[in-house]
Amino acid sequence: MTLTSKAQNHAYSEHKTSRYVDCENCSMQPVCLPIGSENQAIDLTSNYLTRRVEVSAEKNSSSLLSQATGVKLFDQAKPLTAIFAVCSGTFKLSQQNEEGIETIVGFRFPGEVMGEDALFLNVYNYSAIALGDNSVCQVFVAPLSACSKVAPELQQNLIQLLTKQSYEQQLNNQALIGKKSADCLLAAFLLNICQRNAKHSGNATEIELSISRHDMANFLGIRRETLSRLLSKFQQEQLISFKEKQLSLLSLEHLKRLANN
Amino acid sequence: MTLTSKAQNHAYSEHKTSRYVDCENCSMQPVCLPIGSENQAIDLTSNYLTRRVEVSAEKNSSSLLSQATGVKLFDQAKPLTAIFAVCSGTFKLSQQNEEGIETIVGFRFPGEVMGEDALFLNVYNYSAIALGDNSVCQVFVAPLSACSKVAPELQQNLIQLLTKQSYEQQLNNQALIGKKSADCLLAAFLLNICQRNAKHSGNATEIELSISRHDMANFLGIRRETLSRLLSKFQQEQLISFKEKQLSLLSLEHLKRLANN
DNA sequence: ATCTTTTGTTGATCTACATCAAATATAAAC
DNA sequence: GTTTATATTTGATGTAGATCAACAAAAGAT
Repeated sequence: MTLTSKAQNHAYSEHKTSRYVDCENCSMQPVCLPIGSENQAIDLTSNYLTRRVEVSAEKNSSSLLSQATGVKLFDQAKPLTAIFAVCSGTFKLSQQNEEGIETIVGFRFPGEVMGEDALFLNVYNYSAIALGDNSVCQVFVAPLSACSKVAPELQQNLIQLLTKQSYEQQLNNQALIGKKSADCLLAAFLLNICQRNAKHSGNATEIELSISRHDMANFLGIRRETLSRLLSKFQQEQLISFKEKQLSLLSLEHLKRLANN
Repeated sequence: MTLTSKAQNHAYSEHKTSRYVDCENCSMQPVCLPIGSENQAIDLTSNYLTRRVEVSAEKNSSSLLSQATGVKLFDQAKPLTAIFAVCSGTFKLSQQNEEGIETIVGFRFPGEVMGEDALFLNVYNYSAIALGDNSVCQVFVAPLSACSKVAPELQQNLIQLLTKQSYEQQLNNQALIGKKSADCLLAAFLLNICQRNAKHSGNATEIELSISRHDMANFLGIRRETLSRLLSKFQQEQLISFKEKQLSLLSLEHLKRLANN
């Protein structure tokens, strides 16, 4: 894989049509926009922030298929060096148990932060794997900590970041825990990911979904076959349309009713 | 209900046999032990911390049964005023949807923190309900924020608290999301709660479990009948013993194997 | 004490989903 | 292009757990 830095320390603001998320819609914003305090004229972010690092699958590079294995941004159980915000593309967060069985514990879309829950033990709790050609912003932890010692305002912003993450983590999980039937689970999931993508795409009913059935089923805790059948059923019932990775939610109302059990 | 304060601002350290958790085993510790910096001689905690507030069910007080409804410490959707650490007893964290259907989103045992995920929107995301006669430490948010402005060290400690919570939240949920069978789910749950209680009780195989079958089943997303059958089966198979709210894990090995699917 | 309500257990049946299996579609490799 | 691997869909069958129902035990209310 390649990690190609195209660092420039300006905030990005682009058209909604761009595949890159605007800084103003990014959860990392509190710690990676220059701090506006008077006595802190220097831009601390230059010390710890690298903007828009490409995470590209090098095709034909090895015997492993990029589609199947993806490209790892960071690795479960390795020491924490940086936390990341997704600029473009989708990441899956994956854990492996002792027997090597993979469990997908979440997905991250543009504007969302990952790795921050490693700040407690300084070890990544999961691997982050790029689904396709993605890019991220990289916030190095050691200099971030150093900077926050001289800038209380930055510390305050870090708290803001962490509380938001805690809240959203809760929200994403609660959509899935304790759901009875598989169709309500799937409806909740589809609504959840469209909602999250709407923050930067501006469209809560359509997304380009690069997650494979395998990973989706793994995350939802159902079989691929069941997922496939449900997607077919949802399409027949005109709840969604889904072809060529393009997913549209056709009836938000009906889906929401389904998702609420 | 009654909230009786027995505030004294000393750290509590008691014998393992006590039903109250020691401060040294409490997740709130980073923000509620006096800060030891030289130029910050005053004890900030006196400004925001109230130790050991009793949360007691007033029996015969109303038509509502205390056992069934429990005693609310704080209420979903209400503005955040304080975050709490459990001193003794067990709390259930409960959400209600528009139709009034209850979903248990977690439990909190002595030494564990709750309400901190409301720091993002300043609104509680769930109700906390005491199962029995409990006590908590109460950390008022407004003065805590004020104090942290003058004591960067406190801010640092708050970050530590939040990262730990983020980590543990992840850990507790991951034990449950994507589990296939109900017995592996139950095994994971029993191991999880014993583990968490061991931090203060020192015993990872025995706990006094005051959670009703109803709440346990609700949290696990299975039916009470199924839970009852599984508990019977686990007892027959000598995996656990469970009578009079006293739960013992008889074979950690076997349970762990079960929990790993 | 009795009466009532809630909580927990056990049995019988039904259904949603897993599992097994095979076919088709898509993408990578040559 | 062809071949091979991987992803996805569809069908047939079995089973775990939901649902319905009745009963037992415990806790509160009177």
